[in-house]
Amino acid sequence: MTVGFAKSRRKPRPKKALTRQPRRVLSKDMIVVAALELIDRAGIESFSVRNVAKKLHVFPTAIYWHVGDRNKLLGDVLALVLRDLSSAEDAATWQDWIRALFIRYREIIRKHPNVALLIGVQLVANANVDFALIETILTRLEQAGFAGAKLVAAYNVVLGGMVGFTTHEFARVPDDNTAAWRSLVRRNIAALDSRHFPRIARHLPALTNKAFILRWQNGVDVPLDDGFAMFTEALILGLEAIAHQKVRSRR
Amino acid sequence: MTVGFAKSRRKPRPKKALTRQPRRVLSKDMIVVAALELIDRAGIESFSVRNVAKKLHVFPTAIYWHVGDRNKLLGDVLALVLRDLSSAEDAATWQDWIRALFIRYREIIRKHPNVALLIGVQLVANANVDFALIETILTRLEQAGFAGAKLVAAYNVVLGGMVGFTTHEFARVPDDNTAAWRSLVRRNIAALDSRHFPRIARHLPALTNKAFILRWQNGVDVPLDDGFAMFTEALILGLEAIAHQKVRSRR
DNA sequence: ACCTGAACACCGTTCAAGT
DNA sequence: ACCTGAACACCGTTCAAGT
Repeated sequence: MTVGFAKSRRKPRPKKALTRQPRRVLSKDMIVVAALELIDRAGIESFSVRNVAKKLHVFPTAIYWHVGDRNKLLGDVLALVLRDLSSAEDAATWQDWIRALFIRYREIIRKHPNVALLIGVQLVANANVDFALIETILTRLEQAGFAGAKLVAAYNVVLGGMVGFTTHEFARVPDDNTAAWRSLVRRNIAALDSRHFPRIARHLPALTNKAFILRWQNGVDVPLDDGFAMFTEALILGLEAIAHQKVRSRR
Repeated sequence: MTVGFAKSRRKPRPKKALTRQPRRVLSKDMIVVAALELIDRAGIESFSVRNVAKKLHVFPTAIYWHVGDRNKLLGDVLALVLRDLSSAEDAATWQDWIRALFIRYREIIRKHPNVALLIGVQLVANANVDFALIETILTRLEQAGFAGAKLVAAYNVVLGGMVGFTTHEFARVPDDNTAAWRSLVRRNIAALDSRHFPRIARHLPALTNKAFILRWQNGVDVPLDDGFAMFTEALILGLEAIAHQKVRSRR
């Protein structure tokens, strides 16, 4: 998957006879790719600078020459994962475009579920600024009828919505003592007093392991497709209604 | 023998002559409270079993007798913080109730912003099951007109929406080198090519530090009130529309 | 310029031992 | 029952040194 190793372009210097040349066993791209592979395979918990170094057969401290620190490395991993987010196919309506954006985001997280919580923490607060994406969102929202302060609010709604559902859908489940934990959740559910909670009791088969709080697996094993689809539609329909409110109130 | 431990408050038990009684300097509640205080004050990064132990003037390993492990302790902290979430004032309409729920959740996070990302990771996937809350959500959604599989989807929409926006609004900003990072974001924004990104350029004052991706402070310092309000309204209006769709399509 | 290597101040957790 | 205490296998990061 060629991540663009633009940095190690090595111009030959014919004039100068070198007895020794830099080892160059490492590059920032290699490190970031290795880190992502580690996270994808073993989860975010087992990510560490030292493990990345081990994976690259290098001393831990060598990492620090290429990336600032642990958090900056995670930021770079994030940027790599989200690289293709802004590559939007064009859509006829702003509604279609936003829906496609949400779906595209979710597909990315599906491929790299272990970075989901990273994104919750970093992307939306963060600095790997993809101006093209932001510009397009604003364009589509203007198209929808938003302007001024309402445009900024709508922008935050779109970004919050894009990451909001999916982040939690793919939130990690406790370590991997899944068996023990699964039986805990099940016991909790089994101990349910169906007189006090008749609706939960009635819908238990549909809820068990398929609804937030009542599940022991995350989106990797049990995708919440219906919930995601309704969430997306609800938000779009809601923005539509609010945009029209604005238009009306201006007349 | 009676070991003279200064700490052991010693209730006299007249009926039973004890030669020795348990020290009881610790309790699970004390540990959870101490952990929350630590997180509130110093952030989630500086939370550790060892620091909690230090705060309680106790050996790190003493913690393990009361709580299973680090993650279970964090789960308990979460349960403590969210204790009051289900204590809902009654509302006339299901729309009002959901709006109040979202607001109540956000107020809780406002008070304990450093646990926001914890919740993203744990609550929605997790086992501190508050059946009363779940039952009420289902009740209100039935009231809204949802039933069957659509009810489960709507439930997931509500829970995902409740945590989705706020989690990211209060997502932590990188460590606390805020000064350096702030200037980084600003430099990125300053380097913006306003011909390619005219809308960003035009709305820059309204966006800078007030919009996801383009901010260097989180909801603690810069609450996204307008975004949150619009997000909530959009989701409610959207659910309303979808519920009516269902009713219509059944006729 | 790029990496090795030692060192420091931390972690979570287990296990044995005390009382 | 509840805590001490030592021990183990980890961390992130700094700094000096090699080449």
